[in-house]
Amino acid sequence: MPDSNEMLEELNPEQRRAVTAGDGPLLVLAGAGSGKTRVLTTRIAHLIRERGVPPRRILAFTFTNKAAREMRSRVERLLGGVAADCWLGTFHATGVRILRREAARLGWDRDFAIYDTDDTEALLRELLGSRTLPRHLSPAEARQRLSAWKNERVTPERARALAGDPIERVVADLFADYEQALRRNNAFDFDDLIARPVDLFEAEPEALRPYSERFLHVLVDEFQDTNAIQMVFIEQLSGHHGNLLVVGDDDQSIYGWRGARIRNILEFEKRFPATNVVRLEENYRSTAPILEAANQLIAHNRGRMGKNLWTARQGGERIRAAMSADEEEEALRVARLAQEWVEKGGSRNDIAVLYRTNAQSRALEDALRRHNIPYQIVGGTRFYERREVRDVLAYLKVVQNPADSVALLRTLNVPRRGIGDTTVGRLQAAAAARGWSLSEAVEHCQEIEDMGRPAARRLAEFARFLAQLRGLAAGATCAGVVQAVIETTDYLAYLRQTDEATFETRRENVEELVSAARAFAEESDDASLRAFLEEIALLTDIDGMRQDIEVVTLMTLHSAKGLEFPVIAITGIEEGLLPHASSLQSQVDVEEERRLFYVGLTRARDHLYLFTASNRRRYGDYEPMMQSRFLAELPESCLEAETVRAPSWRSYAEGDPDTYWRQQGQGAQVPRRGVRDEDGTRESAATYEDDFSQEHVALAVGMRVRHEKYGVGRVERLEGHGDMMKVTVHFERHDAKKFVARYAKLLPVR
DNA sequence: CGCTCGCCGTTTTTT
DNA sequence: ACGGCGAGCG
Repeated sequence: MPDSNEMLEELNPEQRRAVTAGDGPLLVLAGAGSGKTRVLTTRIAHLIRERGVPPRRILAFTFTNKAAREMRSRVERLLGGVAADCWLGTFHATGVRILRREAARLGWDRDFAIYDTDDTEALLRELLGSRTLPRHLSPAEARQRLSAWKNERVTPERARALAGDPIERVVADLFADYEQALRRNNAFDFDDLIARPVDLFEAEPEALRPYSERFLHVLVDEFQDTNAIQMVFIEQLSGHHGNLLVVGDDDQSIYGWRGARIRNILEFEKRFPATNVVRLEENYRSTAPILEAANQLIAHNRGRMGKNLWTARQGGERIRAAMSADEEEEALRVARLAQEWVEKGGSRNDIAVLYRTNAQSRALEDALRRHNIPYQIVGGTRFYERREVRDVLAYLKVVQNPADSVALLRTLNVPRRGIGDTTVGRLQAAAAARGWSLSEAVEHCQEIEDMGRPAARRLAEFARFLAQLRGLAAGATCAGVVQAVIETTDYLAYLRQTDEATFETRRENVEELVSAARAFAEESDDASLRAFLEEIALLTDIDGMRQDIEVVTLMTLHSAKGLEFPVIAITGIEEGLLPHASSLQSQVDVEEERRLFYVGLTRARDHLYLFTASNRRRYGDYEPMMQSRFLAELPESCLEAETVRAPSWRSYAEGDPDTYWRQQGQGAQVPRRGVRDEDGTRESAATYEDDFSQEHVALAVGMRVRHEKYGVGRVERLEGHGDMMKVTVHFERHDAKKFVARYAKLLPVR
């Protein structure tokens, strides 16, 4: 363990100033790679050791559990075991911790459930089912709207007044019902985990006092991503002693779509006039070219606090940029680069491949798999979102919290036990009419008049089954209950019977759930089912990331925030993807996309690779893509373009899209030739071209052609030239279809 | 009640 | 390309 002086000597003067600052509000503007985690952990250690603050009187917020764990272990390295007493966790985990203590005060039972996005949407589906809607309203849309309101502290009454269009009015009407339903189900949604404590603290100041008096110091990481309600939460908890340290970087604010308010950081000094400000601008992570590129890029944003990162590091190679014809070739290049890195003695752990949307991972996965390069995906379809896993979890939830109608509905007929929609409808109607919960309706099924004999018998059997399961669960650990559910429902037999083809994978997932429960029961000091369910509910994507295995990591740019790798590859740097199409309507949103790219660039320590493709599959069809405007914003001196001359970006920057397009088309053809594997077999991109290229098939209007899937048809229309040529074919057995000619796999028919 | 087929929306990011 | 879901049939 280092002594205090050693601890401080390792810091630069600005970092030291932040660590040793006195009481009161403190704003640390910490650029990427400037050592903010070190500042936070050393500050906590300093408070405890030098200032005599008891660990239990320190509260620190992070955005992910992973960040919390890392912070805890680093404080422990500085101080030893006392760090365990700090309150250190995500906003949501801290909210839960408070809710467990205060649930009764709010009218919830201590065994409350936490609803994730899927649960919430299932509940909304239940509620929407009984309403007539003006137009199509999806549960997802309703959830987003409600979530936005809750995060802005808008009440159901206020929502009614605010609602503009008819859809919004329907959702506003639904709001109060939804809140009641959560209460009936003894559940909180994600937003509630913060909103309910905040509301409670506001309504009953004496409920807040034990907390605000307890926490002598409150610290917040990633402050630029806090939203309105989190800001209130922070103010409530730090209000009594006023010792609030926030660390953030306005240039890395990427959660505006989730209600994050960048003005929390921009206006912090206005809100707390006595604020001490520390700026950390020395970067300890990246090479000079990477940093220079990042600086130039972000300079295009307005409304920044402004800072210039610098590094003492000398040298460093240029950023490499490569353009591919399509996403397959792009993925192939990524696989190659990983392979070469490993051949040169590098570790796969050094490499992260980043993208804007989860859907982009597919082509990358295929290429990595073909090259036998092990990889892990952070996020995407998460383990706990898989159908088979959720089925088992639903049983666990019902056992834990009988009031949970969402979980109960899921279990009623899985595995099939002859309880169909009609029966469920009658149950719901009876529950509504008599003020029962759904599980009470199941238990009283004999008393429901219009319930048929066979249905009532099956329901009674199901109720007995649940009771038996609860009895079994009473003395067991979470692992025991998981095991019991799988065995007593004969769930694996059900899986095999529903879909033979996917059975193996699904069985493995179920078994992984068993292992997860076992591991939790062994490692956690509370092995209860409740603790396990809570852990799962609060897990984040990034928490599942492993560093103990030798793999390349694939993830979204959002997930990459806060991480660093020696080698970073960013793929799909194209208009419509980055910046994403949904952001193009507003300047503000494009700036957030630029920050997202900035976050990506600044993850790299030594090597940075940028990839674009001129065609990309979207919704199954190839679409031509343009290089991102952001590429043109990087200084040429930092770049080395492999397949395309930098001037094509320049021409785009100068607003000459036609030139740009022509160059793109040409650039894209060059690298496709001679793309081969080590053993000489051709990669799919090349094979594809040789077998199906339209270069040798001179398409003409009126020509008869055959398509692999759609059969025979007639060419109706040709648009564009070369790579970009599109062909419309009217098929005999289908409607007209439009293809990028190059990829259409059309063969002439005589 | 359960199964199959075809249509529809989906891909923005996540606690 | 793919999964979810409603309609229609056995």
